[in-house]
Amino acid sequence: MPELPEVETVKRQLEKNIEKSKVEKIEFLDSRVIKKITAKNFQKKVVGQTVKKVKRQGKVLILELSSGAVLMHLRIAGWIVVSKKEQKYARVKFIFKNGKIMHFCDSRVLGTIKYLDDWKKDSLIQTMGPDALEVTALGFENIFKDKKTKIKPALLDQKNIAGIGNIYAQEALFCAGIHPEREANQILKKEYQKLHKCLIKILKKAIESQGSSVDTFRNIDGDDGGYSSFLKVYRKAGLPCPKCKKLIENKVVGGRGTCFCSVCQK
DNA sequence: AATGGGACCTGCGCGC
DNA sequence: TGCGCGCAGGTCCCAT
Repeated sequence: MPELPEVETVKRQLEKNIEKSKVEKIEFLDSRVIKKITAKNFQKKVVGQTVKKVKRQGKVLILELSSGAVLMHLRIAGWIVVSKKEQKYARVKFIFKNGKIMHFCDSRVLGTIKYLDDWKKDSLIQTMGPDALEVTALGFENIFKDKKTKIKPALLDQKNIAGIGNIYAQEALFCAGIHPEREANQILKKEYQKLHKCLIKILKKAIESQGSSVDTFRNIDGDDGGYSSFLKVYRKAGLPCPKCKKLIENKVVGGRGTCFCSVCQK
């Protein structure tokens, strides 16, 4: 699932590829991904504008235009390809004056594209906590230490920290030896320090590897992310734990599938 | 206030 | 081989 490292990978590539490009035309193959505005109005707002800057806030990609911004969310099964070739699952095509074509692809049509005059007014961005990469160890502990919720759903809640999804929450908890159902206010300071360290380490390595490709994620050249081979527990239920060899369990926690080792994670 | 469940979607893997 | 079923997951929305 596209989470912080995957979205950051796309952001860095888009910076190099489409910054300073002028939108000449937009093609809608499936307008359901355009939210809050009709496809026609979206077109009116965006065509003729230049992409000034590409940004990321949590899992949201922001294309700042000369005036206003395009916000893209890949949700579960979205990815972006810049290529002149046709792309399977392309839902919207941005055709630039310099000949580049950005395809917003999404096999499940759950991703979203919006136009906002001011991207900071977006409801998700307004309620978002600090970016997972920017939070200090102390700040991290302070966000969670008084919460009565289970730690894993707390990590996934974008209002707490932004950018973590189901893959990296599970991986970070395994790395830190913390059970996903521990109540956040029962976790010790020392454990929070370790969890923070693990999370940052994993996110940075995943960015270096251009993300994890689970299901559909691809970078803008259409290539797989390289972090998948480093995943320790995500979707590994029934396989031996890489540390102790006990079989990895899978349990629904906070409504989401969660893999963990009951021996290594307490 | 916080939590839980359903809705949005469709490709895929499984069982028969 | 082919068919049908249900899971997967980020966010929003509603209900409790």
